[in-house]
Amino acid sequence: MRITAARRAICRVLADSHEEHLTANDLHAQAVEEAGQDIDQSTVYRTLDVFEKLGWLHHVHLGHGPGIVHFSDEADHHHLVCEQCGRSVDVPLAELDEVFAGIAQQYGFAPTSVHFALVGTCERCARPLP
Amino acid sequence: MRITAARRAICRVLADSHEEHLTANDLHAQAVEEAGQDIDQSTVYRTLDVFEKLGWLHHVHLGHGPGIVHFSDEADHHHLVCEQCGRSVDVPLAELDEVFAGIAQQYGFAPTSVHFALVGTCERCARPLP
DNA sequence: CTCGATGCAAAGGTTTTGCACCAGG
DNA sequence: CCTGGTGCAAAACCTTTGCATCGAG
Repeated sequence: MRITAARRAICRVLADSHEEHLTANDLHAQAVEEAGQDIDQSTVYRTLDVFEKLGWLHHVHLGHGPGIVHFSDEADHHHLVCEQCGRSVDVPLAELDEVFAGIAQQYGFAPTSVHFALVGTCERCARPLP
Repeated sequence: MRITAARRAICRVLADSHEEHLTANDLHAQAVEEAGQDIDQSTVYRTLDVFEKLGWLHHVHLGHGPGIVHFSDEADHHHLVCEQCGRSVDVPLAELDEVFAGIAQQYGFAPTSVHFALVGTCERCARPLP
């Protein structure tokens, strides 16, 4: 595991963006800025891949389009994405434990993943305009 | 709404594939075969788009990769996809109503969509090999 | 005849890959 | 040095789009 400028920059961006939803593209742009030198996208993807395999982070899809990157220790929540406005809310996984347990029992299937968001409509968009 | 050879073929494939998980690609291939003449992919996508806007069908993402196509009247279920083996199980939406209602109340967010599958591990893959 | 539907070709956006070179250890 | 990491370029993948033509109504 070599420590290179690219990796340092990517790590720093990840660390600084604690609660944001970064796409690979965002990450790339910010890492380039952070590093003060050019970093290739493929390097970003490869690095993210490595980090993911190390279990340091996950990537999540909030809808169509690019996935976002997430620290693993922040991953204990599911995403609710509004299909109208695109905003997203986090739901602690504990909130879903019961259902998931029920599903597991009935269907022999344990939902483990927060990999894909739940899509729906948020309060604001559900309410007709005044 | 013109009835063309391409649309006839696409409809027939959809009708015949009642419970399958067809990707746009599958659909295209089968429609070409069904029609006995070439149909362009773009036609397939455009036709699916039209049908979707008519509410006849939905597309669902079971994981990474291509989406699948679903008749709307079969859409009253959520998909559970095993991240190990890729098989998928259907869960009637009713099964999830309670949770979803709870989430709606607590988070001001009504999960409406079955657009993205729930990912997890199925019984078979969870069990260590004998 | 008219406009909607099609084929063709090309682009779009995201992610992956092959290959030669560079540099961290 | 030596292998892993990088840049570059190109491809892969799924989907969308522009445009001229065709054909259903």
